[in-house]
Amino acid sequence: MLKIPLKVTYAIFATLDLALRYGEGPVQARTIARRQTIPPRFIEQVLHALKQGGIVDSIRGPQGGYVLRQPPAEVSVAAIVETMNGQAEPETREAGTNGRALRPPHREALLSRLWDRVYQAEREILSAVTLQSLIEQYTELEQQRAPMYHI
Amino acid sequence: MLKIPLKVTYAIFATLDLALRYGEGPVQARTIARRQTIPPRFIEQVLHALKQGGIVDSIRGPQGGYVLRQPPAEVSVAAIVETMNGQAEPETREAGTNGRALRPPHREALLSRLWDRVYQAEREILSAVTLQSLIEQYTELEQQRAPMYHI
DNA sequence: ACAATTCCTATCGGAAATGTATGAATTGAG
DNA sequence: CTCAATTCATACATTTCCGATAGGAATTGT
Repeated sequence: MLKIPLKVTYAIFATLDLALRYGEGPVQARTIARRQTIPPRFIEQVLHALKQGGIVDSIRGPQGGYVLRQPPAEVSVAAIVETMNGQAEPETREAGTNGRALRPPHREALLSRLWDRVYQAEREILSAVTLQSLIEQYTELEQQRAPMYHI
Repeated sequence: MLKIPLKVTYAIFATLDLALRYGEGPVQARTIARRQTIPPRFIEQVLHALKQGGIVDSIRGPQGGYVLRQPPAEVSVAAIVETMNGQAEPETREAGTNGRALRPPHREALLSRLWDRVYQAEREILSAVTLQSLIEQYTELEQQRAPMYHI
């Protein structure tokens, strides 16, 4: 049920990479690809989608690259996820209809409502998480395992 | 992000069909297929999966068919969804790793935690919805549009 | 002018989802 | 005890999606 396309994971890692260097000028796609171990030709598409979605800005030409459009604290994971999914609306398929009970229009509405509620809950969670907070969590994790030298 | 395989939709419609006739003896796969407009050969597989998952019971031979194993109020959508997805564990893919920031173990942990929270929220919602409550919602919807005759 | 970079679109391959086919196993009914 | 209705099991075909690659066009700093 819960699908996490690699594309989305890549997008988050890529924007995290940019977040760590926010304010230091553009970062090239190739550089991010190397650091985050993402196929270089593939990340271009991801970054392009992120640009269409207004998450990043791009600078062309030599010394060009990508930058976050807003400070890391302003970029929610929800925005990233939505951008990456919204690329191509796959039009929710309808299961056929007829028979004497559970007829067409309402039968589908029943489930649509339910999925909407789930989707809504997902959004609420992801909206509260920003690149900034992810970075903070990350450094916390790092510190938890780092010490223990002086034993 | 939110993936709703047709299989799952079919499973819910099929069990709803059984729920509407709970206590009236077995219903044949073919009958459900006709009423719910699901490919007959395909619904067999869905019902079989539902049986493996303990959602329905099957009776073989003439006058055989399928019945809900528990009353509709006891069957949650979460149980159905989980049964239909649990068929084949798709093994969570790992995005590659390295680079000087955001290193392997923690980088992935960061997202795992997040997806887990979303997944948890999804489960809570779907656990609270039963076939019984879906049927009630359905009849409500029907009544809302039914009247208006005597204008 | 040149080279570095993003931009765009097409295509490929494999995996998953959807659907079909076929026959075996089970069992109630005449 | 045979027969027909039905589920069971598995294999196969088809389509759709996703990850990834490829080639070249457009842009721009030096």
